[in-house]
This record gives sequence, C-alpha cells and structure tokens, in this order.
Amino acid sequence: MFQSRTHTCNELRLSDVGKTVTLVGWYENMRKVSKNLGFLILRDFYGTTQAVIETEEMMARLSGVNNESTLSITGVVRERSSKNPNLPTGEIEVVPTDIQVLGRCRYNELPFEINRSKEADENMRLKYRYLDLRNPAVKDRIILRCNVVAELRRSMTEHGFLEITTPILTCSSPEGARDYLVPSRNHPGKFYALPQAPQQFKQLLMTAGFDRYFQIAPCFRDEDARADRSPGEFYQLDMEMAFASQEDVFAVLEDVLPPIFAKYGVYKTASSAPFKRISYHDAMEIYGSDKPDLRIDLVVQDATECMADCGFGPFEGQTVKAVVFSDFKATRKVIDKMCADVEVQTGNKAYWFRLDENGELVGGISKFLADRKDDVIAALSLKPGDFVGLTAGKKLAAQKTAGVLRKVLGNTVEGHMNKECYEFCWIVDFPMYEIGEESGKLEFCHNPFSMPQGGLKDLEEKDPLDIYAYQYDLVCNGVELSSGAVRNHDPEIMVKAFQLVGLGEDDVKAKFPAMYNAFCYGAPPHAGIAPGVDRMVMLIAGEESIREIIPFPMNKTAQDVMMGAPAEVDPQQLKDVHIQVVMPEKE
RNA sequence: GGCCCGAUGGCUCAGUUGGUUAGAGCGCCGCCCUGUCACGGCGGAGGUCGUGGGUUCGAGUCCCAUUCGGGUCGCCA
Repeated sequence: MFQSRTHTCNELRLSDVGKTVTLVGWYENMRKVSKNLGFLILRDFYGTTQAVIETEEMMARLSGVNNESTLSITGVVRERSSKNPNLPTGEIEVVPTDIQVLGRCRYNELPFEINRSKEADENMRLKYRYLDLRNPAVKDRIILRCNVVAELRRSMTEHGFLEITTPILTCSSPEGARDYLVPSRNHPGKFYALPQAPQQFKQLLMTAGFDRYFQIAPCFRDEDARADRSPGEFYQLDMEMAFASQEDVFAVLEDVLPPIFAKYGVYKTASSAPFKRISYHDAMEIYGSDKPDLRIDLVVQDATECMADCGFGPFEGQTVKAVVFSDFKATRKVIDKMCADVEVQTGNKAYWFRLDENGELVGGISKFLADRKDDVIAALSLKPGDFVGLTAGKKLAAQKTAGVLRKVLGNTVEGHMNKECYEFCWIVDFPMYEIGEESGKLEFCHNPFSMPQGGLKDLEEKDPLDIYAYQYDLVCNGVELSSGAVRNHDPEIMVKAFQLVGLGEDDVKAKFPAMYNAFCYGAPPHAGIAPGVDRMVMLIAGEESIREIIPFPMNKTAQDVMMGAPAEVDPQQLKDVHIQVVMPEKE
C-alpha cells in the first residue's frame, strides 16, 4: 500500500520548512546537473514541487524510471538556496528519504511532449487525450468549464429555476436535424431517438405547472462539425418560464450571464443589461449577419444605386454593398489577403477602392468609377483616407458577403475593433414565414411553434411574409449562443399557423401529439431559450476550437479515436435489437 | 456531397528551378557537469518524404488518382 499524501504539489511554503511530508504525482522531468545531483519535478492536479536528488541511493531509485510515471516521495522540506519566484512552491524543495514508483510509464517516448501537447496533431491529441489533459494548459480549460457550469447552476437556482432532467431515450422528431436512433429490443422495428433538445419536455413541464425550469441538457444532433460546433453531442443551458414574455426571458439572462463572463472570461468586461436589441432585418442590413460582432464599429451600406451601370461586370444588375473603413492603413498585400479570405469563407468575391489623401479614387475597381466620383463620395459619405470594400450579388448574398468582409476588415486592420470585451445583443423579430428556395412555397422560417406576433388576427389578415415571430437569438462577439422563443401555447393559433403552410390540424397532432394534446388542457403562455454551454465556455476561455473545452471531444468526422467509436458490434447484439446492416455499395 | 489548405524521424517544421549523402529545434539514448528551474556541454540512434500510378536520365519537389486530417459551404427547426 502506498502512503497517503500529506500535501499537494502546490501547497508547501517557507513556513513548512523542516516538516516531513509525502507528496504524490507524476514525474515530470529531472534536471540532472551531476552524477549525484538532480532536480526532480513532481506534478499533480494542483501544481508542481521540486525534489532535490542528492544521494546515490535516491538517484538509484529513479534509474530506469521513465518520465510521466507516478511517484510517491517522502522527505523533508528545505529552503532552497536558489529560489524561483515564478513558482508558488519556488522557495522550498523536498529532500527525499524515500521514493516509491506507484505507476510505471512503460514508454520513454510519448506521442507528444506533455507541456507542448497543444501543438501536436489533432488526432494524436484525441487518441491520447488522457496524456493531453495532463498538460496544465489543457486541463485548466476543463476546470474553467466546471466553474462556469457550477456558476450557471448556482445563478439559475438563485433566480428560482428548478433543475429537472428529461429523458435521453425519446422520440424521433420530424423537424430539424438528423436524429441519432436507438433500436428497441422489446419492440421490434421501433426506435428511440436521442433528443436534439429537451424542447417538448420543457414545454410540457410548463403545461404541467412548473414555473421556472432549467437544465444543463445534453443534446444530440447527427450533423457535420465546425470549429465552433462539436459533432454529435453538445450541452445547452436549457430554460423555460411560464407566464413569461420575451422581455422576462431577456431579463434573466442579462442578469445571469455577464457576471460569469466577466469573472471567468479572458476579457474582463461584458455588456450590462439591457443588451442591445436588433431586428433580424436591421442585423442583415447593417451588419450583413444575423450574428453580428458588435465589437467592430463598421457598418454595411447600400451602394447599389451609386454603382449602377458603372461598367464593372460583376456589379451588373446586382445588389452592391459597401463597408467603409476610415483612416485605413494596410498594404496592398493585406487587402488581397482579406479579399481572398472573404472568398474562401463565402464563395463570393470582394472588391475595393480607396479615396486617397488627395481626394482621388485609387486602387481596385476605382477606374470604373471615374465618371461618378462625386456621387460615390456623397452616397457613401467618404472622407480622404477611407477604404471601401464592396460585395455584389443577389441581395442576401451581397449582404452576407459584406458581413464577412466587415468582420475580416475589423479583425485584420487596426482601428475599428475593441477586442477586449464581451458584447452581447439580442436579434429579435425574425420573420415567421419565408418562401422556400427549393419549393417556392411558403414555409416556416424557424421554429413552427413560436408565437406569431399579432396572434390569430394577423395570421388571418396580414400577408404571411409580413408576420414576425416572437423568436430571438442571443449573440455574443459574433457567435450565436442561442435561439429562443415565446412559444405558441394556443392550439387554435397553432392550427392556423400550420394552415398557412398547407398543413392541417391532423399534421400538428401527428407530429407533436403530446404537446398538442397538452395545450388543449389549459396551457400557460411560456417562453424560453437554450444558450450553448460549449460555445459560452469557448468564448469565456478565448478558444478558437470547441474541442479545447470538451473533456473528451470527437474529431471532425464524429469519431472518438481514443475509444474507437463508432464501432461494429457483435452479431448477437444486432439480432437482439432486430437490426440488419446493409452496407452502402462502393462506387 | 462541393470548395480551400495540409500530410517529410517520436513531436513541430524547413527543404530554392526537378539534380550528390533529405536538414533544424524539441524529445529519446550514452558520456560529462555539485544549485538547476525551457539547466548546460559533447556524442549517438532514428526517415521506403501518406498511398498508388505517371512524366523524366533523375521526383520530397511536376501531373493524375486515392486515403487521412483541418477549415468552409450545404446542413445545424
């Protein structure tokens, strides 16, 4: 048996000098300065402590012991003759009287160096995640996540919300993303689905009379990954409030989130309540995005009129959008790089020209504008030294490309972005309906169960394309944290809303039977939202990749290379659940 | 599924117009070093350049195909 530690590796100070202690941890390395003098670094969860090896006997104990083995070191605390002010334990060292190897590391070469694991190949890190996590810089992200989640729980509970868990094995939902299916042993041919979100359950909780619900909820969606989107599974701070309006939901998160972001974030300030509210229409028009980064003080302007018939081919008959950047100081090389970045990110080209210090239009497409110089300057309110980035296409494409250009400009060129803060905003007034690009027919824009603004009356009287939903997004620094909505709790309005897209009461009942039935028994008006926990932690940690803040992430193709998931299973297991595998034909 | 980028010792990368024996840093192994702390010094091992084909007198380098990885678009109510 090994002797329990008396202290952690981040605990001993000058005041402990003279004590006999036992430390346990990982053998990080040894700086060997002679045959019988070496400095051994022992690392545990809490920190590191130096042990000085100065006898032949102790040196012999470590002979053949590889780095990253676990050790127990018993010895006497001594004041260092040369102290290290950069370490909490830098004033002392332990002089061992006994060293035991607790768990031998059998390899003298690791897949990567622990303290440089962040530089290693992604799949290598994931395969050896237990080694990657030994790196304090990696481990600290997970600790940060724990702290944030604990604070969210505490704060939500203080705001009167009850944490209630909802089923993991549930029904496939006909709307939304692809489901993960789970075959049923007792019911041949039938499947459970893992929830894409606890959406229906939380609405049923409201109908059941719970007033304020929340949950750190696992959500499962079989969709492809992105840098900020983990494939397969993720967590939401899911919440719902009965007898509540949009503003009631806003007030809770405006109270809960900023203190946590400011306390744990890489940036120490966060916007305070109330967050800026921007309509979806304005967001697209002014920022070219429904998730604008408000730290950038650039806006998108319309340049369709002043560019009309200028003779530049790509603008012919298109909507043209402009982003004006004052006091522009960047080289041609940087401009070209930015235009290339925009094209990579959007598939659309970006164009540019400048109004130089002498008031001349120069560079880029300026030669096409010679005949209309004054009009352009007036239309875009240009001043000498301004850079103008341009995009063109159908209205939405031009807007979105300009939005990306705005972001690239703000991030690349100094002067129009204050990075060091968290800027929250609400995007509100999403359209209820749109004309589907493929079908050409009226479709729901977002969640069909959002309450339409104006209720039954507007559904009956207004042009459906002019109806907005009580549907909102929470955005922080250009990252969409969440969608939420005031729910449609009135079966009559629900049926009417579905009728407009050509669906009947039967369709509503068939798709969401429990919810529809429940709402027929007296439902409270209710509203909610579900900010993504992973994305919040990512923002707080200042990480670019979502994998950095997940303890055991999957790779881009939704594989766990450490555990080997997904994997084939024993034929008997398939038989038990009445499943036959049909492999796709190879081309 | 489309597009972009990448793959060279254990790790991170360099490798010029196609030209002798493919280099560096870190790590690893050995020796030296009595106060290191990114310890230092000397020496050493370790590479079928992702895979398959092609062009060429000659390919890490050029071409085609393919696999894997990252990013992105589609997708994510």
